[in-house]
Amino acid sequence: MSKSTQREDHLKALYALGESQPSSWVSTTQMASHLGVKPPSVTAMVQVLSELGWAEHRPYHGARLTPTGRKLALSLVRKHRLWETFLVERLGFGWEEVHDIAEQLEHVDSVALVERLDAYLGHPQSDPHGDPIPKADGTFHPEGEVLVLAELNPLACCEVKAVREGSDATLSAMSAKGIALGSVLTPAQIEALPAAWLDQLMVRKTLDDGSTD
Amino acid sequence: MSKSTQREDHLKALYALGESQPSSWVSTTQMASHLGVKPPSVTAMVQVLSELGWAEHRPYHGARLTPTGRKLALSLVRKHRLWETFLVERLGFGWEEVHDIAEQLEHVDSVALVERLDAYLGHPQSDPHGDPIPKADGTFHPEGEVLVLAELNPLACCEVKAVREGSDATLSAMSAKGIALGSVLTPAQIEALPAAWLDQLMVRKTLDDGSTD
DNA sequence: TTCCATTTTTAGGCACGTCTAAAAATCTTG
DNA sequence: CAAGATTTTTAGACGTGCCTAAAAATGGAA
Repeated sequence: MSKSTQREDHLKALYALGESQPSSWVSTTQMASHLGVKPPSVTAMVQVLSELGWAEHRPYHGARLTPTGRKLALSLVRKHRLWETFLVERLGFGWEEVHDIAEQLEHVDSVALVERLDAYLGHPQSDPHGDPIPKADGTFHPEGEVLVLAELNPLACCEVKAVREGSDATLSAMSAKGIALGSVLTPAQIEALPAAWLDQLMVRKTLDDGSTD
Repeated sequence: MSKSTQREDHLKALYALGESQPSSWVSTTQMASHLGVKPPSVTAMVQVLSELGWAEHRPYHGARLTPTGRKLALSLVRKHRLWETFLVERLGFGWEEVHDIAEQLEHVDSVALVERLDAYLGHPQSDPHGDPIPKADGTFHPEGEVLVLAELNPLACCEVKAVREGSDATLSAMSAKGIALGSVLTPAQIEALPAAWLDQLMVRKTLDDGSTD
């Protein structure tokens, strides 16, 4: 019951930041820098989301999604990732070029469109960045544990499953160093990576890496 | 140099109304009813378009596109019709369902996207309604004369090439009476049609209709 | 525990695009 | 050709979403 791109963007920011920090409450300043606006603008918008029942706002503490808001955010993520998949797999875009376009396409309002697109693409389970695509009901396909590379505590061989939102420059740089979806990294390779990337690369431990564990 | 959906919508209205009435000047009232807003809003917007160099405004007489504005309008028409083609041919939508969705998709801003979509669809020359798709440079593929059925002066056999914007109800009604793209109509059939349709059906005279002319 | 630095919200303003009501220009008709 | 009817524009206002500057709340350090 809304057509506002801005509201949707704030909702998505709240989801993105809320998931990565399970501290639950997201500060308006964080959202502001994520969205490229100033904190007072976020405060105002968070109050709107709160009135819509999509978010909870504890003044001076932060905001978080309600279950309704979370479902809406997931449907935006779903649309975003389906469009990215279409752009890369069908139109032949490079995976580092599609973010901005998908950002616009995800705001197109038509349930039928999303569902037909999903079917057309063969109900993909993850987008070209490797990020999982939520199902229409807001749940994810079960999949092996995927974690941030920075949290891979005993370094181990792992496979790149996704890259979390980074600048086009970063994506290109990774591409240039041969890092792409499916790349397998060894502990030695991981130590050689720029530190910033450790927070962006999502990986899954490789089981068949020669060791018995 | 703009991202405003509203400006684009007014530009398209000006194009649509200006082409069908070659009287050239389009009244703000006409545009208002076409766009579903009130005349004063159109006046304000036309003044903006005028400042941008996209339209000319003769107060109390009407507005018309400048060459620059026409090119922009044609690129919107191009995007709209390419998306409609995609929706029908690839996603399997019915041709009467796609207008509203294409209306949203056409505002996505990415030259690369349009050109890749065009290539993906095989550089189609007309959309599922039969309307011609402008080329990237704003010109049309040369094609036999297509005119409004109402202007087919000596009634003759003709082929339905397009349906100009009508309500979904109208499109469905036509569909129900067996009128679709490529249908060939005889003079007798034409006389039996609801008068309103005569302004909506775009046809081309059929050459091989059994007569020697 | 009180005071200062930092974060967050409130206050007030601006740009865009819409509206209604009133004024101005054009058209129509007697 | 002049007066009323109609169309169009101007005037003034509202909602959305953004901003800057100032006030309020929080949290850390002496």
